[in-house]
Amino acid sequence: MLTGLEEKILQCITRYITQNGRSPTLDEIGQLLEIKSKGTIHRYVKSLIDKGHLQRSGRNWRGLRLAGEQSRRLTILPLAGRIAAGKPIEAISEQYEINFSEMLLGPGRYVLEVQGDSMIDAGILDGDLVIVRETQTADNGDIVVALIDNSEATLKRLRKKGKQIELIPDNRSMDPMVYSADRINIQGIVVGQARMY
Amino acid sequence: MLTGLEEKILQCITRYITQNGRSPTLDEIGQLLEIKSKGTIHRYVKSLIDKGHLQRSGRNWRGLRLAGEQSRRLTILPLAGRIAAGKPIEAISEQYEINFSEMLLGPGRYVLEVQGDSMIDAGILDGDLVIVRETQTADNGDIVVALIDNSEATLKRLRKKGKQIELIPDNRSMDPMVYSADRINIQGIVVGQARMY
DNA sequence: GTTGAAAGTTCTCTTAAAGTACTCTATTAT
DNA sequence: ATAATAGAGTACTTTAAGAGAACTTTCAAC
Repeated sequence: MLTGLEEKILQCITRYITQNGRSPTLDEIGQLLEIKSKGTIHRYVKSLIDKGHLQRSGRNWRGLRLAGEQSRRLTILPLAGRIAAGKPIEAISEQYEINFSEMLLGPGRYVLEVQGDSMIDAGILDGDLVIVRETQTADNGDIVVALIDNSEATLKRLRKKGKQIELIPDNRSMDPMVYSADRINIQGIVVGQARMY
Repeated sequence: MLTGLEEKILQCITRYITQNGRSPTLDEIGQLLEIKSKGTIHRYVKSLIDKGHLQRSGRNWRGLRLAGEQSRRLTILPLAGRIAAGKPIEAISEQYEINFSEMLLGPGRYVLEVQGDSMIDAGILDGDLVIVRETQTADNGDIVVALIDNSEATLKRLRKKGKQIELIPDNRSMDPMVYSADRINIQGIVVGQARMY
């Protein structure tokens, strides 16, 4: 079981290694986390080694390695660049990265598997996962999970029109549906979408 | 048999752990349940441990675990169910979970930001992120990152035809392109796709 | 090889936060 | 009446976290 700081330091080291290919020095960790004492950092690095999350290869400088499962536990992937039809991958000079934890995860969030094609023009296909943030309120244009008459749930784009609410499927072959506001309960807003192949 | 408060506290802790990946402190439980006395909380947490519903790992802060459940990581969201147009959310009886780490992350993977609409019919829109697994080989039907003449990179669906390779955009308004196999280098296969709103 | 800066190691001291162990009180059901 | 449940509060112990000094080891420039 890791303490808060241990977790932070482990993430910091993991991130540094994926970016730079070698481990940071204690001072560099300190700079990144705004901790002034090398001794403090060392204490927690050592305890991470004791707990098996890190390994030290010999006694070299920058000789830290991620141990075993740790290397698979990454929630971070390098963002290698942009790809466009017909052009080479545009290298991104600074090492950008994507943190899926921050992106998709958080309190009050859950996942729904989408069935049907009603949002296909928004790039949400049958079988996709959508990440939903629980909330009762939403703005025009948000993709929402809406409960109609407390019995039917649906995924649609929202538009408010006075006392009426329009639920718009992003699908050219389907028509918007209009309800009086009191028949609709917003259950959440779609904040992300994911698909595996 | 649990008393009312014990039940509430256990639910509160379970919820906190699934959302935040680690257990709450006694004070945090108190805030969530609007109970002012740390001592009271402690009494009921202790009785939950005695009754076997919780475990304490060592004497650490935030060291509570759900008994029987494996402690899992932050990359997990509850899969609440399936949502289809016009039907209530189909509750999934067992607590299913989505682990984005296992899904998307792994060695040899990186992320590309997609530019352009060439894969729009596959639900990959301009600005989406695709997760790519590095490989030199791919099968028919895979969505690949292909390098043409070592100069242009592109995201297309692959079809091999003898000594020729067809790169097919999933976009009705674009035409497939055919190359001789020696002009094409496969750089990776798309294994996932994600989007944030 | 020598040497000095950079990196790592081992301490001690300090503070704030978290957990533990009580006592006292109120309510409620049997 | 009595036991179980629920809550407030006080006092104490333990842990997490940070600063910093003093020391040893590593590495690279000379």
